[in-house]
Amino acid sequence: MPNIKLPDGNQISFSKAVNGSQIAEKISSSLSKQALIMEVDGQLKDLSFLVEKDSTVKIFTSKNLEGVETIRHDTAHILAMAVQELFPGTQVTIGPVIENGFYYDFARKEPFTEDDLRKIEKQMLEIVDRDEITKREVWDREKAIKHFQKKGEIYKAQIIETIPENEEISIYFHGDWHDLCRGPHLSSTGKIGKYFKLMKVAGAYWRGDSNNEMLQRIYGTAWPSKKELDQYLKRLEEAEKRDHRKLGKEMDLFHFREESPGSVFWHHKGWKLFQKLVFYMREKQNHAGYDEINTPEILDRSLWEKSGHWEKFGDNMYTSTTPDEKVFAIKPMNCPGCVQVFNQGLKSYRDLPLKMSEFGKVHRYEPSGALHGLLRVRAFTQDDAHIFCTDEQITEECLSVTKLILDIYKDLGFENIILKYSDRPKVRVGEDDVWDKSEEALLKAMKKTGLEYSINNGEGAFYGPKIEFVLRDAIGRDWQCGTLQVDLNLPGRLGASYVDKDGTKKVPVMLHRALFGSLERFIGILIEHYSGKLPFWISPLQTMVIPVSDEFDDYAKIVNKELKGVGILSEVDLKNHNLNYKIREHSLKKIPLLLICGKKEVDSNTVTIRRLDSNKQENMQLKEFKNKFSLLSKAPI
RNA sequence: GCCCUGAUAGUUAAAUGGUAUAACAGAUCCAUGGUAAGGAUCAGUUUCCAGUUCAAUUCUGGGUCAGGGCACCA
Repeated sequence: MPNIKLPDGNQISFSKAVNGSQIAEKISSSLSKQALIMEVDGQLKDLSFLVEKDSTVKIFTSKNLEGVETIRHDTAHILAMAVQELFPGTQVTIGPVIENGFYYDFARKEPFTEDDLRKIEKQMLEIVDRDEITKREVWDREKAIKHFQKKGEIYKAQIIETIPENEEISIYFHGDWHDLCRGPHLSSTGKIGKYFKLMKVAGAYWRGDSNNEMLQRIYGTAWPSKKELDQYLKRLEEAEKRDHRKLGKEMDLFHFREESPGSVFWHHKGWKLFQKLVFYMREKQNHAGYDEINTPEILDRSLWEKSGHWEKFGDNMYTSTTPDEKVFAIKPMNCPGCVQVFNQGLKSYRDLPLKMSEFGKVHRYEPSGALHGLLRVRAFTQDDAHIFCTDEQITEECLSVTKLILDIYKDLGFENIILKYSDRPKVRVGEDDVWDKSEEALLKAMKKTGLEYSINNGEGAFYGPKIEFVLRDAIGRDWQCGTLQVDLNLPGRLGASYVDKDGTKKVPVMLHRALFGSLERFIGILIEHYSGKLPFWISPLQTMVIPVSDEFDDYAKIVNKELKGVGILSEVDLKNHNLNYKIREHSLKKIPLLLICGKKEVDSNTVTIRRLDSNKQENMQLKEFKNKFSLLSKAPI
C-alpha cells in the first residue's frame, strides 16, 4: 500500500506496488507521455522500478536536467550498441555524460574514420526506430565477470572487479545486446529521439592513465529537440569565430612558427596590447605597495638544485651548457631569483611585508601536445610577485592580493570569478607539519574572502598549497588565471631570513602570486572574451582616420597627427580605395573608432565618428574629440 | 609524450603520376568617392628529407609543425 508523495506536496495512494509509468499516468496523461526517468527518495531510478513502500517520487521529463542527461546517457549506450553491430570485435569500456553531450571509449585496432561516424549515426537512428525495450537484470558478481571475460570484454570485466562489494551489478538489455551499467535508463531505445550527432574521434587513455593503452573515444552531443541541437551547433560555430588564433592573424597581432614552437612572435599591434597591459598592471601594483625588480633569465644549476626545481621540475626545464662546460637553466619560475634579491642585505621585521613584483619571462618545456595558441606556450611572461611576511601577516596579505586581483579583473571586463583551492601534491618538498601550517593559513584566508570556492586535492605547487582564480568569459567558459601560493619551504632552502624584534634570525613566509598568470595567456583570453573587439583603452589601434577622397588627405593627416599628439593610438588610411572599402576593411580589423574626414569636416574643423558595429554617424569638433578620447584612451588607474 | 587528421601564393581554399586553379590582400593605372568590397593589368622550389617512377605537389616511409582529443598544466 505505498503512499507516494509528490514534489508539489500532494499524495497518491496505491493499493499495491507501482512503477514510475503508472505513477506518471495517475498524475496526468501528458506527463505519462513525457516521463523519462524518476527519483525515488533522492535516488534516480528507471520508470520500470517498482515502488513498494511509502516514498517521495519526482518524475522527470526532457525539461529537467536529469531528463536531458538520461537522454545523453542512453544515446551513449546506443552508440556502443551501433558500434558493436557494425564493427564486431570492438570492446566497449565506459561512456559517461559530459557537458552538452557524452562520449564512449572503445578498444579496437583499426581507427574510426569520419565516414565511420556517419555510418554509426545511421545505425543509431535505426536502433531508435526499432524502439527496443529496456530490460534490467541484477547479476551475481562472479557470473558477470566470467560472462564478460568469455565475451572478450576484458575492460568490462575489469570494471566489475572494481565495483564496491555493497553495490548491485546491474546489466541492461536492449534485445540481445547488453551492457554493464549503473543506470538508470529510458524505457526503450525510441525514447532518446533523433537529435544527436557524433562530433569527433579522439584518443584517450584507459582509466585516464598515460601508462595504460590508448582507446578510441567518440564524442557526441544529444538534445531533446531539433531546435536545441541546432542552437548548440550554432554556439560552437560562434565560439570558433572568436578563436584568438584566427583573430590574432586577422588583426595582425602575433604569429607562431616552426623554429620556435610554443613561443610567440609578437607583431607591433600585439606587442602594443601587451605593453598596455604591463603598463596598467605596473601602475596598479605600485599603488598597492609593490616594488618592481628584475632578475636574470639564466641561472646556475646549483641554485635550482637548492630550490628543489632541478629535482621536482627538471622535466619541464630548458638547460644550457656553455663552451666552458658550465650548466645553467633558463628560469621556469621567478621565485629563486626573487629570493636572492631579498637575501641582499640584512632584513628587519620592520621591512615586512616586503612585496617584490617582477614581469619575468619564464620558459617551460611543455609536452608538445599541450601547446595551444597563446593559451599554452613554452615561453611566457608572468606578472609575478613574491611577498615576504611573517606568519601573522599571511591572512591579511592573502586578502589584499585577492582584492587586487578582483579589482583588476573587473577593469578588464570580468566579474564572474570563482576560486579553486589545491593542497599538497605527491611530488613536493618540505615536512608535513610545515604543509599543515601553510594549508591552514591559506584556507583561512580564502574562506574570509567570502567567494565561492572548490577544493582540488593534491594539485598544489611542489613548495606550497595554492588558490587559483578562475574567471568566466562572455560565452560561459572558465579560465584559470591568477594564482596565490603560500610557501614555507623555499625561503628556508634558499637561506632567506630577517631579524625579528627579539634580535633572532627568522625565516620569512613567502607568498607567490600572479594576477593574470601569464600575459600571453591572458591576452588570448581577452581576445576571445571580446571577440577581438577590445575596449577602447586597451585597443592597440584606437582610431583610423579616413579621408573621403584624396582631396582631403592633408586634413586627415593633420587630424591623425593631433590625435597621436594627445596619446591616442591612431593611423590614417591614404590608400587609393573608396570610403566603403575602407570602412569594411577597418571594421573587420576591429578598430574601435573610424574618423571620416571630407569637405564638411574640413570646413567645420570636425571629425565624423563611426563606432565599431554601429552605422550611426556622430560629428564632433576635433578639439572636443581630442579632449574626450585622450582621457578614455588611458588605463583606468 | 600518446591517438587520429592535416600541411598548396601574404590569407582562405581548389586540382592533378606529365606546364598548378581561384577569390581576397599587395603593386600599378583608371575612376575622386559620404558610411561594410568601383573597374583593369602583374606573383608560388605545392612543409622538409629519403624511396618507388622515364616523370612525384600527387604514391610509400621518416622528420618537423599545426588542428582535435588524452595525459600534463599558467
